[in-house]
Amino acid sequence: MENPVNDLFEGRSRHSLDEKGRLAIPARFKEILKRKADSSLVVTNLNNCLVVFARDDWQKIKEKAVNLPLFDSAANIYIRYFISGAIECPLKQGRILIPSNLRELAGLNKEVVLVGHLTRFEIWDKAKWDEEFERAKKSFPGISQSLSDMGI
Amino acid sequence: MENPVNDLFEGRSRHSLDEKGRLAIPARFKEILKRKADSSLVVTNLNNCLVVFARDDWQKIKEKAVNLPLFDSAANIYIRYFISGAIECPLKQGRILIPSNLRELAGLNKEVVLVGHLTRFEIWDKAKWDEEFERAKKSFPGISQSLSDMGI
DNA sequence: GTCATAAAGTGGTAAAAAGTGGGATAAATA
DNA sequence: TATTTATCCCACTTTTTACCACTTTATGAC
Repeated sequence: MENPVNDLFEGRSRHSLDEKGRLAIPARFKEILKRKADSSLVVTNLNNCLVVFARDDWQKIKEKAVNLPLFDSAANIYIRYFISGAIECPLKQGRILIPSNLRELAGLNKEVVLVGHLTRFEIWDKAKWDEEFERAKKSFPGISQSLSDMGI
Repeated sequence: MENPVNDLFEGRSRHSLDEKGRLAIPARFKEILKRKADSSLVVTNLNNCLVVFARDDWQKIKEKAVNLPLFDSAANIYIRYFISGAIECPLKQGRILIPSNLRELAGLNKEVVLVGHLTRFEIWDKAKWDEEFERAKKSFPGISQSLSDMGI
C-alpha cells in the first residue's frame, strides 16, 4: 500500500513564520509523520508556493529522477527547477526551519497558509494563497470535463 | 545499487568564491562525500556552469567514454567538450580550489550558487543562475509530456 | 456556561557549527 | 632567482541548533 488514506495531508490552516523562518507543523500533520519510518520533511519550490513531502515519499521521486539521461533537456529543466530546490528539514520541537532562499522564492512573509495536498502539503504566503484560492474557485466549473476524463 | 538515494546532492545555496578562487563545500554535500571511498571532487564545464562529481562517479563516466568508437563524431565532441575539461579537486579544510580557466569558462564572479543535481552538483554564477532558473520555471509547464514519457 | 488542565503554537537567548577572509609558508612556474 | 600560485593555519562573522519560557488555543470536568 503506497499511501494509506488515513496518512494523507488534509486541511488548511493559518500559521506564522518567526523571524528565523521557523514554521510549526500542525498536530494533524505530525500525527501522520509519527507513523512513518522517518519523520523528516523535504521542502522544495513549485510555482508560487513551497511543497512539502514526507521524507520517504520524496525518496521515491528521487529514485525516478536519478535515472534520467544525463544531458536530456527536459530532464535538466525538471531537476533544476523542481528537484534541486529540495532540502531535508528535520522536525525540531515540532517545527522546521525553512531556508531563506526558499522563503524568498515563494515570497513568504510572516503569515502563511498550510494547504493539505494528500501526499504532500503546500506552504503559501497568505496573500498569495487568497488570490490562488479565488483563481481556483473561478476555474473550477471549467474543469469538469478534464475531471471526468480522469475518472472523477 | 548505483547511488543510494540518501547519497545524492540536493538543495541550492549561495556561496562566495574568495579572491583565490576557493569554494567552501556546504556541510550537506560534505556528509555525502564522507561516505564515499574517496572524498575528492571532479569539476568540469557544461554550458553556462560547472558540474561537479564525486570522484567515484566520475570514474564511471570515464569508463563509459573510454569505450566509445574512436572516430565517431558525437563521441569526439563529447570528449573534447565535456570530458577533457575535468580536473580533480581535493577537499582542503572543507573547500576546493577552482582552477581559473574553469572559473572563466563559467563566468564565475564572487557570488555563486551551488545547485544539487542528484549524482552531481552545479556551480553557477549567481546572475547566470537567476536567469537560468527563470528559464526553467517558464519551460516547466511545457515539459510535462516529455517527463511522463520518461516515466515521471 | 466556567474553570482547570493539557496541548499546541510562538518568541527569544546562548552555544555550536558552518562559512568566509587573510597572512605566512611552501611549492611551482617562468 | 623572481614571480606567481597553492597550501596551511588562524581568526572573524554569520547561520544554525538546542534549550527554555511564555502565550494562546483546545479539552474535559463540573
